[in-house]
Amino acid sequence: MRRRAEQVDETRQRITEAAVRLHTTVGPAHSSIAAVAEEAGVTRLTVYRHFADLDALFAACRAHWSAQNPRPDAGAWPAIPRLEERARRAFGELYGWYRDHADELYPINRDAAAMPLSAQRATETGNRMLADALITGHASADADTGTDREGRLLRAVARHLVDFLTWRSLVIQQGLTDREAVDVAVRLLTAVGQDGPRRDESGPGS
Amino acid sequence: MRRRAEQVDETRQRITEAAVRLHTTVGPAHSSIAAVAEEAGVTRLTVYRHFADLDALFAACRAHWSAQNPRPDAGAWPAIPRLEERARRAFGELYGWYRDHADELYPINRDAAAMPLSAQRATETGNRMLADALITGHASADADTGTDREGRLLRAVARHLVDFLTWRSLVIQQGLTDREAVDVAVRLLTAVGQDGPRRDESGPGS
DNA sequence: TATCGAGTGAACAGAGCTGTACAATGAACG
DNA sequence: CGTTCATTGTACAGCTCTGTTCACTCGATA
Repeated sequence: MRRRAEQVDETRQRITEAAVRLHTTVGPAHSSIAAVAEEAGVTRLTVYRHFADLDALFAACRAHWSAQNPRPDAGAWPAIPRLEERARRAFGELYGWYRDHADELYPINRDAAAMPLSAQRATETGNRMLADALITGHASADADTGTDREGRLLRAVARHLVDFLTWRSLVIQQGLTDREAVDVAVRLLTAVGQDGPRRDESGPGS
Repeated sequence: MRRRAEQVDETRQRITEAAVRLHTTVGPAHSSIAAVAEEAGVTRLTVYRHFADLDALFAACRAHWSAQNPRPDAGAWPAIPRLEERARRAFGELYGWYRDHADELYPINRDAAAMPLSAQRATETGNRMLADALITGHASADADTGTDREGRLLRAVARHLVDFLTWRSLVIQQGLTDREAVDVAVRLLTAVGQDGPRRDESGPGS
């Protein structure tokens, strides 16, 4: 029963890809089950069989797209000691990726509020990891406690700058070039983070 | 026919207020004509009679709310010469206003893409005026031409910082206090604008 | 008092979506 | 070859919303 299972997976795949296509064009808010089924060339019934609820479909959708369009890897960022250099590298990669996928990312982010909470959390978590990699060693790890005020500000700015909507605001709405957007992001981050590793904590260096 | 006209206006007012109530709670995207009519205690027909299309209703809605909740007046800002002081004053007022109306402003901004273009333009124009008042004298008036790169960056950052969603990102999502958000905004703006009026153009000082 | 008209209530046809049901098809499998 | 099962086509009942029509009420007005 090998070939049989393959065909089932193919159908599931077609549905998932149709969902991705809709989510990245008209947006999740207008991607009804009926629309996904039609886009996939499949009956609504088939969609119901493969995905219990919209939540499951959204999750599969997200996983599929993320696998095919991996975000820049932040793994190498913390190794760069100077915050400015690190920021230039990070924003260069991240903003470049945003630029490459601007059209697809916009509808998803626009309709974020209409998506299941799990999907929202996933994006949030991803952004926080990027921001953390960006400021590792420049802010205490427990910047939540409130003791390290400068660290809290730096982290907040990092998380804000790392967000897709911030990139979109700067580049699409305000009209900056890709290069200018990176320059601005670097300047803004270093303006809050000053330079060099902070001295008031034994930060977890790379 | 005075009293008669008054009653008509009252009905129109009730509908407008109902629309405001819905827009600032469930959001414009979920404010159907049927919902507005029910909220106003009026028949759908009556709504149709007073407002030709949704666009007209949205416009009246916006005008009504804006009149009752005026934004901070930016008129005094350009008179403050030092960019940092000016920014502190401006962001203090603007972010305070955002804080006071955060709950109402969020649904409107969240559903911005679902609103008629005219409404989107109105918000955009309002923000640009605030940003312009913020950087008057610190960037050439024609920062679009491309000659004044620093001016373009300053203007872009100003417009970005002035946006409600930027405030929301910093305060609601990143968890900064009101004071911290203002501090951050001031630092970010001055980081790009440097200090003092720019010297490479006969800027239109106050 | 008779007229005007804003607002009502009910109804219509149409659209799109949901979730479920049932019988039929057709290809893979043992 | 016969069974299994994913998928189909069709249908149902239900929901919300839209835009329009009609007769009607009732208060303000001349």
